[in-house]
Amino acid sequence: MSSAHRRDAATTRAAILRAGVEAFTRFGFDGVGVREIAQAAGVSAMLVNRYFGSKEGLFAEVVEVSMTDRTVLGGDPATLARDIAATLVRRTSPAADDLSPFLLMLRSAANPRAAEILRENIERHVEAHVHEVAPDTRGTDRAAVALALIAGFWLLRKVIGSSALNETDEKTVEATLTRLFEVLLPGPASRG
Amino acid sequence: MSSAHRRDAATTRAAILRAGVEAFTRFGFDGVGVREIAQAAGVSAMLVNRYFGSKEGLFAEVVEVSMTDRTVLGGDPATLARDIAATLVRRTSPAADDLSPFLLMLRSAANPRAAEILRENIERHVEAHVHEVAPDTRGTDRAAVALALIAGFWLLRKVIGSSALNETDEKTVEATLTRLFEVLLPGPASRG
DNA sequence: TCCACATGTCTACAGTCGTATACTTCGCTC
DNA sequence: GAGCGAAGTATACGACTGTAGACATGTGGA
Repeated sequence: MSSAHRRDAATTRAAILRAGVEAFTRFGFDGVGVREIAQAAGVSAMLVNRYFGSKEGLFAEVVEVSMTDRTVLGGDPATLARDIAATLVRRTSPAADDLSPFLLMLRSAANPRAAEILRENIERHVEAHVHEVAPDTRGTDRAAVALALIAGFWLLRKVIGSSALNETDEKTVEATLTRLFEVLLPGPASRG
Repeated sequence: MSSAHRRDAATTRAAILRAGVEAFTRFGFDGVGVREIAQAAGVSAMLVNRYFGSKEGLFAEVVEVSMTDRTVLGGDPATLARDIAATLVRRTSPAADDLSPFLLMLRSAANPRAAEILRENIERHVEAHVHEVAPDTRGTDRAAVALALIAGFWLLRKVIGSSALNETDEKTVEATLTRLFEVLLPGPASRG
């Protein structure tokens, strides 16, 4: 038996990728080593380099998949602000442990090479996706500010662990966030 | 001559601390080594441990001073939202290189020990300072959300380098931010 | 002047990192 | 069933990390 795995390149590659998503999201690019990732995938460390070229190559693909299969934005424009606020508060709750692409970004952005990969993927996936929802010129920068708000909220609540956000009534914070997203999102014809 | 420095413990300690602020803000806790910091201060690496106990000890003091002598918040409540937005946009401009405590936080938060130090200092300095300005219960969580917005904006614009925020007219972004801070800050009697 | 102590440096150690090279083992095909 | 290429492992190397211990040096007081 030993590890009971038949030799299958695609399966092994997928296992490494999945372990990479989890590890990089939890500990950041500099916070985890290839040996640790490989062990979580049940393989030897060198397979990371065989299948992804390098640690940086694996990270690039991790960012790619993490930012692609997002289940975050979208929905009815009428309740969009409320929905985003509710989802954000729920997924950043202290109990929830969530492999959010925002966490991946926040915990890896300190490394310049990782930051460059993140920037390129954000522009290609997230901001492009926003451009579909809000094709007008004004919407672009407002969506970017919304992104900043979401990222900052995730940072303070889950990475730092701010007591001001964790010891307050979630409904209160959610209402505040809803008001902000109403200002930012194109739905309710907010005139500046 | 050699280094032309007289032996002065206080001066040397201050030089290491200053080099630490710069290095940790630019590269984050994990992104810089004690040898590099010591070289920037013009001393040997072991002096860091002599004066601050360890790298982590130096970081704790760096966070302390960086979050103490802030020149960010404050001012006339009537124009507070506009002032904060203007300052934020100006200091995150691509040309400006700024040793902001927000950058220190963003680039070091991935490390759990650094995150703990940051959390403790934020609660002790920033949130306490906010509590003076807005002593009412409702203001606390709104100020925390404002903090999240500022941090996220700094992240996307300066750490990631988002093109959506850097290629947009600064006045447009500044207007958007002003509207958000008007919602968040206690000044204009915003009713929810 | 000279000694004692504070100040600063040198060397070294044990560990981790990413990854290149050489090797072994399995699985499929003829 | 033998061999051949793919899949996976083992070892090692050089660079780097934080920091402990021994050593050197300058400086103020006697």
